[in-house]
Amino acid sequence: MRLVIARCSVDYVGRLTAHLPMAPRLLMVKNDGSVLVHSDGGSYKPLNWMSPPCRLEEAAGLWTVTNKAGEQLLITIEEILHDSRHELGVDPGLVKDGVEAHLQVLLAAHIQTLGEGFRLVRREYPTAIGPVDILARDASGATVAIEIKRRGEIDGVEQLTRYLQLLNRDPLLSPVRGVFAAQEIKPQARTLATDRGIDCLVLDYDLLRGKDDPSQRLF
Amino acid sequence: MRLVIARCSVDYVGRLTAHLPMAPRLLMVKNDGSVLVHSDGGSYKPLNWMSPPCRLEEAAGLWTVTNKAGEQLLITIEEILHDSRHELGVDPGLVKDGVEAHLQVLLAAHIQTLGEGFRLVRREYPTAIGPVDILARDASGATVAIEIKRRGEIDGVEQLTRYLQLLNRDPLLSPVRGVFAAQEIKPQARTLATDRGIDCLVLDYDLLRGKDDPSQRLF
DNA sequence: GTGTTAATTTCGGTA
DNA sequence: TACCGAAGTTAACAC
Repeated sequence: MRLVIARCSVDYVGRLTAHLPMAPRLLMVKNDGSVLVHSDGGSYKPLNWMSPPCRLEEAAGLWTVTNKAGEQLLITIEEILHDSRHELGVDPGLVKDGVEAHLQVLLAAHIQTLGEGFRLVRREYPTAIGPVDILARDASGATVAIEIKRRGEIDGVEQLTRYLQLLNRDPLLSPVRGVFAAQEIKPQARTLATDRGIDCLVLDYDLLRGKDDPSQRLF
Repeated sequence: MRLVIARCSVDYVGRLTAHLPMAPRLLMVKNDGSVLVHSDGGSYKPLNWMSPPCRLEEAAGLWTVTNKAGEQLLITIEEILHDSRHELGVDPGLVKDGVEAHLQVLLAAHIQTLGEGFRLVRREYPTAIGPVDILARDASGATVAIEIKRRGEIDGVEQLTRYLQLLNRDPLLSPVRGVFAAQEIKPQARTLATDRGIDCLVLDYDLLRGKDDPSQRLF
């Protein structure tokens, strides 16, 4: 990795055009040739960048970074304030422990959250257009398809709608009704769901988790 | 901005938990206290990070970055290989050109691109399921809903379809027809749109922009 | 500030 | 390899 602090202006010409006026910035050049232009604020996203695979050509005062699609990042350098190289090697990588997958497992384990007499058919119930998060049957034996999201937005309702259309063509399952379950449901998503006869369920993650955690039990 | 190259392990505890084993990495500390952990590959996204506003506390061999929500980034440092500070000042910021918002403004300003006698009702016309990009009326006074995309794909047609269904329930607007406008329309999107009676319009960005630019005019 | 959509999205999974 | 969905998404913009 090469770290350069420089007064520079930057132009990107590719899927869009973008320009950065002359100012001091960090130029991070990674081993794969990719380049990140960072300022001293903002979030983790660089002001401008070129993703690998790409190639960096250095001329006097002008860096040209080009990728396969012909997109270019042009960095005009007026003054170099710092320049250093460092060998980092290949990173062993990140280990994550997610939330949404966990919600699905927890709700499947406590399917009665949906109502008295509910029984789990299966998680990740396969269909031609992708797996349904949870398939269950209610107390009367009617089929219920459940879509789970961390945050419930319109996309999720659309997704569930597609599954319902497909599942309802199966005479062994039909009629299938839908439940849209999320930790938080946006008003517009709720409007669309209600309009389509889909029930909404707000999930309490801590409560669901608490049911699994013996230390949380009172008795 | 402070740049540190160090052998470190990193733990994030917040919306999820994540762990990075001991390895040499770049630690970027920005002026606002935010911290980015970068490896020598991948894309512009750091392996791990803490967004501002947050606070960095340094102890011997342990950095603790905490934000308002109580989420923490714990960086255990075994060996520091490089450590430097640089004053960058406030960045003048990025100027973008050619994004969807720009297309929307340009098309609204030149609504007659859609045809003789078209009049703009408004941009970002609000509905219960989100704003319609442009609402207009044609020469006969009939309502037209326009969805604008940079690249026109199936999702955009679905989005417009939802709006049309909703708008057509309003007796003051109905019947409402749809126009799917984009710089580039994928064949599958065009097929679906046509099938649903939605017109497609390929936008010439340079032409639309040229109409705004007096230097582009012939007379 | 809230809420919604776009993004040079990136990233990870599966078919 | 391509498509699909999630992301500690982040960023821009309207109300």
